[in-house]
Amino acid sequence: MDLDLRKLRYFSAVAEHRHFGRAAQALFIAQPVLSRQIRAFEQELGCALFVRSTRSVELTPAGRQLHEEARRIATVVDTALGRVREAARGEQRLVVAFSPGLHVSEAIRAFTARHPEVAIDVLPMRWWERDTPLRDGRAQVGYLRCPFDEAGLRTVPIGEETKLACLPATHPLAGRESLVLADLDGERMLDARTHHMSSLEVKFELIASGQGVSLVPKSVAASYSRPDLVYLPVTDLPPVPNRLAAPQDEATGLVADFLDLATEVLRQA
Amino acid sequence: MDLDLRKLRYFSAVAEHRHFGRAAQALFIAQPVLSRQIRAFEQELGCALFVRSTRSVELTPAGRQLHEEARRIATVVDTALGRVREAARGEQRLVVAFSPGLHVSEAIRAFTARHPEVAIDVLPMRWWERDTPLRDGRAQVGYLRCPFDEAGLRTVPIGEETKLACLPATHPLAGRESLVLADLDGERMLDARTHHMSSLEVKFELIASGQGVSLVPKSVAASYSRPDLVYLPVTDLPPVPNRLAAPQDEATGLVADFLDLATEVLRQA
DNA sequence: CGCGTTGATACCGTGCGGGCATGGATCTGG
DNA sequence: CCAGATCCATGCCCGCACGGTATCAACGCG
Repeated sequence: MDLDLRKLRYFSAVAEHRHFGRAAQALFIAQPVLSRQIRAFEQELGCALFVRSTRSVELTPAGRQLHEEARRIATVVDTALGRVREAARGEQRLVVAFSPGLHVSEAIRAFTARHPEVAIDVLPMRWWERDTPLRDGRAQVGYLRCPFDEAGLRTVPIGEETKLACLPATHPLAGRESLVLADLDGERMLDARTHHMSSLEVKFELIASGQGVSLVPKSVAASYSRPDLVYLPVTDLPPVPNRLAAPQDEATGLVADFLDLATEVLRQA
Repeated sequence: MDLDLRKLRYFSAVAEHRHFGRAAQALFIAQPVLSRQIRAFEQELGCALFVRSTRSVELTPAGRQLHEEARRIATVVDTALGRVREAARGEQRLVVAFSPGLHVSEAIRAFTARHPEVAIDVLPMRWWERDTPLRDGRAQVGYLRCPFDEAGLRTVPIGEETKLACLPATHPLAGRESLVLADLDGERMLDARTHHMSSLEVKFELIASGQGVSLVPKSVAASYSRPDLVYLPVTDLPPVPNRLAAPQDEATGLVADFLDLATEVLRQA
């Protein structure tokens, strides 16, 4: 976090113009200033960003990487500022997170019908995330797969579901009708936060390419059917419950209202 | 992007300590400095972040929002710096993007077998994205659904697939066997980048809750089956081709190797 | 009502960002 | 092959913003 966004802007300008003079012109500063700032930036980072001659300016590998990251940082910062100003204007927003496979549409429909003035965001969680979006404020309500840390959260049970073993279709066990957990001894389980697995799609790609196996909830298995994957029931694996959760200190009536409507919708279904 | 990360750090410290003196202590600066910086920050943003009395410091709604955004910004910035240093150390990385429903596992397995020293990232694209990840450098190779702008890209055809209409199960047309495009006249099509649709899951949630309909490729429909959605063939809609693409100026042998291996894998299948 | 606590204000010094002038290297045209 | 143009780097100066110390003002508590 010890990064100077001004220097990053300067860097981006040079990276795009590939020319110190024109970049300086675009930034409305003098060219020598830019030279010095870029050099200082390189020293802070501890690596060169450009290879310069008097006739050309090219990016190093680190420079190319930073150029991409700069774009990402810019969008995150800009949307952040937008959200803050939105909040300052008093606009209300409710973010509903859900674990993969759980569906929230009915509750949202009921909620928007009652509170048309509230903007609703739906946040699809990563498969390895549990209660973190509620903890760090990214969401106010969550449809979560158990287990997760319920301390400080108000939760409501919303049914349970079994888990299936997910194997590549070429796996020796793929022909079986069902498994017991012991059958998976020695397999690489892709369950913890290994690699940089960002999404379920990536996880399934890894399984399909033979880099491991996994246990996935039934609803997820139903949604992600692929010819190169097989799902097998595991007879000695108890079903996992799902829960609707919200931080206890969310005193805003909106969250309470959402929980009420959601439980009512569930009772009807 | 006109944001001072130093001031943001200061803000986060006060927000967490809810106390200017102790926050200043944690930041190793004097308390009056902190008071002034926060006040200046509030003026830059144009809104109050704290309600202060001599006995308590509380966050305003805008302050709460900024507190969350600050966390997100911090993680983005930190991972960005890590990636840059990684690139500076000369570590190689190949990012393979793919449109929803397209599978890349075989090609990756073949590639890692030949280049075990190269780290591979798999980037699941958003459903409305086409060639942008290749343009802005987020990926070096892409399995893309047509149409996209092929200028400056080297592309290889990888088959084609039909698209299906996706409707909520409660829709009047849901009982039909098939549709023609004219049947969907007057329906709200969730195809452009409307709303803040960040993912397919969100799109399906919107369709299920009756806010519109959409046309989705067959492989996507096969992967995301839900009881509250129906998929119908559209008889007068031609199939869309898919293509493997890479920027022409990616002269690194890695990308060329990946394309060769991928096309070979496809020929075998 | 006096005292401790806590945030805000006043004032001052220093360092960093910015400007201008100029140097040194490289390419180009005659 | 040399003169000029181009372009990044360096040297030097200035102003302002950031940080520090001293102090004030408001509030709570015994």
